[in-house]
Amino acid sequence: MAQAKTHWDDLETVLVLVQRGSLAAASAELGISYTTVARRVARIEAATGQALFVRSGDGYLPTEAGLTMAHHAADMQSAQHAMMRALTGQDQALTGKLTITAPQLMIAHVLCPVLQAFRQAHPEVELEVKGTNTLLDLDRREADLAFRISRAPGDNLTGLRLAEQETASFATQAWADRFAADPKAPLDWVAYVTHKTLPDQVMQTAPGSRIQYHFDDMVVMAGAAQAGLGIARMPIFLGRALPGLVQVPILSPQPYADIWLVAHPDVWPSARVRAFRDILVPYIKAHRSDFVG
Amino acid sequence: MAQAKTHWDDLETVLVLVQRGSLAAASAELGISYTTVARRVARIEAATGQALFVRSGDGYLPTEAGLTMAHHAADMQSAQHAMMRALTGQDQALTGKLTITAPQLMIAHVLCPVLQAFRQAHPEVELEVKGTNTLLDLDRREADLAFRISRAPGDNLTGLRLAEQETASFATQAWADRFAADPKAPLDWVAYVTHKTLPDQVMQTAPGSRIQYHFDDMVVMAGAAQAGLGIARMPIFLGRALPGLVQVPILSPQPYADIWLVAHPDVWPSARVRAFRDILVPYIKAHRSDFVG
DNA sequence: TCGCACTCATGCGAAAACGCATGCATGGCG
DNA sequence: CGCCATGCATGCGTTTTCGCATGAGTGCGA
Repeated sequence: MAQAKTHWDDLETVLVLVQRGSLAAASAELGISYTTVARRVARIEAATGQALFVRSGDGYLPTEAGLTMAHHAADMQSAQHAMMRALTGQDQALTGKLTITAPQLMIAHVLCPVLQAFRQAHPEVELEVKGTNTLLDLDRREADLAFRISRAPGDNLTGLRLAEQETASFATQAWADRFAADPKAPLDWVAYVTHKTLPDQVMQTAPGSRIQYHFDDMVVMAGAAQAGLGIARMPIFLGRALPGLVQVPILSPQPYADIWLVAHPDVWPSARVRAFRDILVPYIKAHRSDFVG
Repeated sequence: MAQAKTHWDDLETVLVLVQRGSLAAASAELGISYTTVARRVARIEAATGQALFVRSGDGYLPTEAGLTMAHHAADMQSAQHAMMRALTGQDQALTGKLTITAPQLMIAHVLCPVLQAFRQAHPEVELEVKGTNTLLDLDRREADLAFRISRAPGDNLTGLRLAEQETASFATQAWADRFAADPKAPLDWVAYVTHKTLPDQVMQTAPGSRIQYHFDDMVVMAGAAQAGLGIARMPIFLGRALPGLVQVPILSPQPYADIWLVAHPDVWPSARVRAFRDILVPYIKAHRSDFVG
C-alpha cells in the first residue's frame, strides 16, 4: 500500500465534495478545476485504502467512510475558522483588509460618509464592503463587521446598539398632496410580501385603501414608491434620504428593529475594528435623530 | 494583498515548525525538504499578511501570531487523528495494514507463534510489528494495537487483560548448581537500575550477596544473565524462554504487572483488530501457565 | 583561532500537480 | 426522437511545486 502522507488539502477537498455532491460544484467552491478534485480524491482514497465515494452518473456519492472523513474534516475546518478569527482579532496593525457588510440601502444612505471618513483616517486599510440582504457568516469570516437590523445581536456575537429607529409612510409629493386635500380618500400602497394587510390606522382614516403591489426587496419597493406607484412604509432614514419621497402623515411613526453593529467576539478586539468603531459611533450618535420621526 | 486561498497543508507545516523550532527538524518530520517548509511558511505569511516567525540564525522563532496559528492547527491535527482512528475502526475489510507494538522480548518469546497463526489465517493483512520499549501513542495511531505490561490499561484506552504474570530469579546452570550445593553462599546479581537493593528474602538466605551490575534495558540484562554474570530477576515467561537460563529457587515467584492488550476505543471495533484478538486470546489462554511459577 | 555542526537563503533542473480540451454517459424536455 | 444540460474519465501541454547543491552566517569546542 502506498500509505503516503495524508495531505490536509485533500481532507478539505473531501469535505467540500461531500457537501456539494459533484466534482463541478466542489471545484467551483475551491477555486480549482474539477479534474484536480477528482485526482485529490483518488489520491486520498489510495492513501487510506478505503473507498470514500461511489462514482455515479450524477455525482460523487459519499460512502460511510467518506461521511466519517467529512465529519472530522468539518471539525478541522471550524478550528481553521477559529484560527482566522483569532489572527484577525489580535492583529493590531492598521493596515490590511477590513470587510464589512450591511443591507444595501443602509450603505447607500447612511454609511457612505462614515466610509469616507474612515478611508481618510486610515488610508492603509483596504475596506471591502459587501452590500447584501443575506446575513453573512461572521464565524466563517465572510465579513469582519456587520450591520444588522434586529431586536438583538446574533447568538455568540458581540454587538453594539447603534440607534433605535422607526418606520413611517412615504410617497411622492403627488400622493402627499392628495392625502392633504382629502384625508379620507382611498390610497394605493406598495408593501413588503410579509405585510398582507394594511394597518388598522390606515383603514380607519382612509377606508378603501388597498395594497396594490407586493415586493420581496426593499430596493425595488423604494423604487416603486419613487415612481409614484403608491405609499410605502419604510424606515424613516430611508424615506428621508430617497429623492422624490416625502412623508405622508397618515401613519404615525412606528418603532422598528434597532440598528446593531456586530462582530464575532474573537474579531472584535482587532485594531481595524476598533478604529472603525471609533469613527462610526460618534457619527451615528450625532445623527440619531435621522432615524426617528 | 495576495490573499490566496489558505492551504491546509501550510497550516500543518506551521504547526510542526513551531513544535520543532527549525526548518531542518520540521522537514524531517514532514518528510519533505526544508526548502519546501520555508517556502510554505513564506506563502502562508503572504496570505495572512502577518509575520508568523522571526528568522534567526538558530531557527524559526514563532511570533504571537505563529503561536496562535499553531495552537489552532493542533486542534485540527487532533481532529485528523480522530478521523484516522474512526476510519480504521469502522473498516471491516480483512485487508490492508495492522500495526501492533509490544516490548521486544515479548514479541520474540511470546508473540511469534501468534503472528504466524494470524498471518496464515489472514494473509491479506499486512502486519507491521513495532518492537519498542517506549509507549507509542495510540491516539496518534502510531500503532493500532499495543501490548502493555502494567497494572491497568492506559487512560481512555480500551483494554483486555491477557494474563497475570510473576517474576522469578534465573541464571546459568553453573549458578543454579552452586546454589543447590550451598544455599547460604553469597551470590552475584544483575539488576535493573530501578532496583537498588536485593530483596530481604535473598539477603536472609544467602547473606553477602551483591548486585554486581545495573542495567537500564531488559534485553541487555537478560544477555548478562545468559553470559553468566549473575542471577537476574525477570518475568517467568522470559527466563523459561531464554536458552541457557534455569530458574534458581532462591527467590519464590513474585506477582508482577499483568499483560494487557490495549487499543484506542475508536480502533477496537475494526475487523483487523477483532481478527487478531480472536487468534491471540485463545492462544494466550492456553499458555497462561507459562507466565506463572 | 581554526574547524565543525548547525542554521538559513538562493538558483536551477526535475518531478508533480494542475487546467484545458475532448469524448462519453445520463436524464429531462419540447 | 433528438437536443441540451449536467456530470464523469482521460490525454496532453503547461505551470507550479519540489528537492538538490551551493554559499553564507553563527556558535561551540578542541
